[in-house]
Amino acid sequence: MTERRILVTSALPYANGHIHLGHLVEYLQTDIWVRFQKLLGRRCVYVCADDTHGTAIMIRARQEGRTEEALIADMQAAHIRDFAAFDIEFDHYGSTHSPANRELCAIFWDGLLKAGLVSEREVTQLYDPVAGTFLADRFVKGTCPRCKSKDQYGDSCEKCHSTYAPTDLIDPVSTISGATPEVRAANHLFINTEQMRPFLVEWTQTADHLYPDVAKWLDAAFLSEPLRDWDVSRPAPYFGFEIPGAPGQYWYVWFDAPIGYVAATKEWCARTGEEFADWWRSDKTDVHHFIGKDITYFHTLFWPVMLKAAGFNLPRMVHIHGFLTVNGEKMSKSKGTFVRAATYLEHLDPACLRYYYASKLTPKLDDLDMNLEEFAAKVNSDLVGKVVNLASRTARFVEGTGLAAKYPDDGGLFAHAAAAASEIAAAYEACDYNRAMRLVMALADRANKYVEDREPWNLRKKAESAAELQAVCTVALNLFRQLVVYLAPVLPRLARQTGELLNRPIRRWDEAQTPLAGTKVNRFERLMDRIEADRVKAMIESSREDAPTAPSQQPTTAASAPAAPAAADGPDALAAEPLAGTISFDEFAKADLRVARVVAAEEVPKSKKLLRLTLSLGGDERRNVFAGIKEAYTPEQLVGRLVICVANLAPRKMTFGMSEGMVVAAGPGGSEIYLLSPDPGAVPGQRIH
RNA sequence: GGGCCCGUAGCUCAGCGGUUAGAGCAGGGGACUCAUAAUCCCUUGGUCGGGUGUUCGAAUCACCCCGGGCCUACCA
Repeated sequence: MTERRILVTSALPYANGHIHLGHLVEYLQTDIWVRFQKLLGRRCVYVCADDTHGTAIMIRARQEGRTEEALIADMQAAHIRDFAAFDIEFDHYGSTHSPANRELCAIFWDGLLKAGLVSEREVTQLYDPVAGTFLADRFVKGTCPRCKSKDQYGDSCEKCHSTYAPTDLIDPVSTISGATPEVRAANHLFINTEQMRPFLVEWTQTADHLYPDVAKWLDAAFLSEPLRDWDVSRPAPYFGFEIPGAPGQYWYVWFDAPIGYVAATKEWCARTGEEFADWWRSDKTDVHHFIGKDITYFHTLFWPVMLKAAGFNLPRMVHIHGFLTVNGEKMSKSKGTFVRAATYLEHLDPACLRYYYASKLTPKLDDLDMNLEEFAAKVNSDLVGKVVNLASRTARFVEGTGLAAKYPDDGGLFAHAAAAASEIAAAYEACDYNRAMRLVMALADRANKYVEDREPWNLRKKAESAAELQAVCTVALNLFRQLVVYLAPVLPRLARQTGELLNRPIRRWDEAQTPLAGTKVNRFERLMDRIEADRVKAMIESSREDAPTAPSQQPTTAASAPAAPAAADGPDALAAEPLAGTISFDEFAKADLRVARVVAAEEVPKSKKLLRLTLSLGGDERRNVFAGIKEAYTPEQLVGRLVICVANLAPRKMTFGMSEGMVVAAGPGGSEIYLLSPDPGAVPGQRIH
């Protein structure tokens, strides 16, 4: 009988950014699971890679004046460094920009073609000649072809609820540049997922490949209606792989990214002499993906279709975790809670984060909250106060004598803890690390009580108690070692140090079943340090310094803002939203921007993003404007202040009423929105030139 | 507005149809002094978000409401 193989992946980090504490939830969750499997002696391989393609990488490389290859090589090196520092141990770490991935993309593509799932359609699309790009439906507006309502989006009319193609619009206008779009034909390649519906329904809904919540969500959100074709091509220029047989067309980054899992495996096989087919084309292999809930869609619909069509193993299980919040809120650059892995390492021990995350992780999609006070308290009390303390308070007493030759009577303590192994293992297996940690800590409590009751510190005072002292310490250190075996997936360094202390390396899970006796005990060295609150504070402070923007809650004036060195401004904002095409002065002058005062502001009750503003342009001129800034500003913050308003924008009917202009602001959206305002002296009604 | 998830002690969470609802930390009292002010014992603290049902029995199931998160739409 052939042993089962387990292949594990974490989602591929994008080569456009550094690893931060949010990423680490996933890589630590996965690494712990893999280490657990390996500790059990199972055949388990963990692969990952950098996700390197796409427009963002291309733009950024251009801005930095170097090749994409140079950019992604640097970023990959940084990622590998960060992962290694956190003891995240991949069997192989590749890149989607690799020969292996290109080759596998072609194999997948071939499979999709043969399955009849690919269609090439010459789509006529609106093209913005000024911005130099094709326009998605929502970036075009015009007059509804049915009911002739003005200012309707390219896909459907809000007035008569009819749907149509953007090319059907009368008098279309690009919402990006205001230019009149041209109709251009472009070749697009699509994957028809609707054809695979019976397979998808069966795969997502029947076997236990997914958490029930996820299966339910997919059913309600996508499978309840016809699945739309997935557009998997992008026209040049694009950083990626050109599609064979389709010159000028490149695979969309989300097409080649998951194939990176397979490519990384293939590279690992080449390196180790393994047979590739054993790992991706074998019913003896279980593939486990670990991902965040944001990319569920890709991994549970598109990816299974691709694998099925190309004849590769389908995932045995997709493990999905929630997001990280810090102190109950989304990570925030301005609050210093957006902490890079490298920044954490400057201040704190990676083992602390490994344990803390483990103590919070469950197999649910719930978000994980990192409460910074709790972080320090939990690590200090559990690891330092309970676990490490056991060795710290007894090892010194047996430095000279070593462990007793025969394991003494301990009243059943060791046997009790040994019996807990299966329950703890089941918790690890189910990704319920929270439960595993609680079980281990309960054992640690019993062990400390044992030491307390036997008072070794008194035994050492009397020569005739020497044997009993050695016996008590032998028990305590064995209980300690047992805990460390159970914690080894989470704390590999502690396991190694413990192996050195007791002269017996910890290599297997079942080492918790047999006590050590008669071994030498080395000089005790501090196994782990307490977390000082100051260190956590310092980490937050230096993360705050990395922040490129001021807090949105307290808009600062230019005068009071600290002078930021220009060199500290990163390229991310520009990369996220590339420069638009050149326009003439006349085109600019069409926009009538005015200074306006917010004279009233109120929340729009049924809307999550909108505030209703009344703007004064001076005199009696008033404008009613809906602005999508609710998450960044309260009405109270706005009333009385000056803003910049687009005064000649065509009025637009919205769900809640007519909007007669817009206020201008910077930022990516959500809570990161920064309204523009003039320097002191400007008055409402003045035009911006 | 539509969809999904969550709401249990001060904090972070377990329990998810059946005895007086639990843990860790924090708080209070005591013990000990080997240990990184660690450990051990005792202890305060909850109408399990609210309401209505189903049931012999509900934190646990159903429905409604309130609050939080995410996806989606409206962000001109």
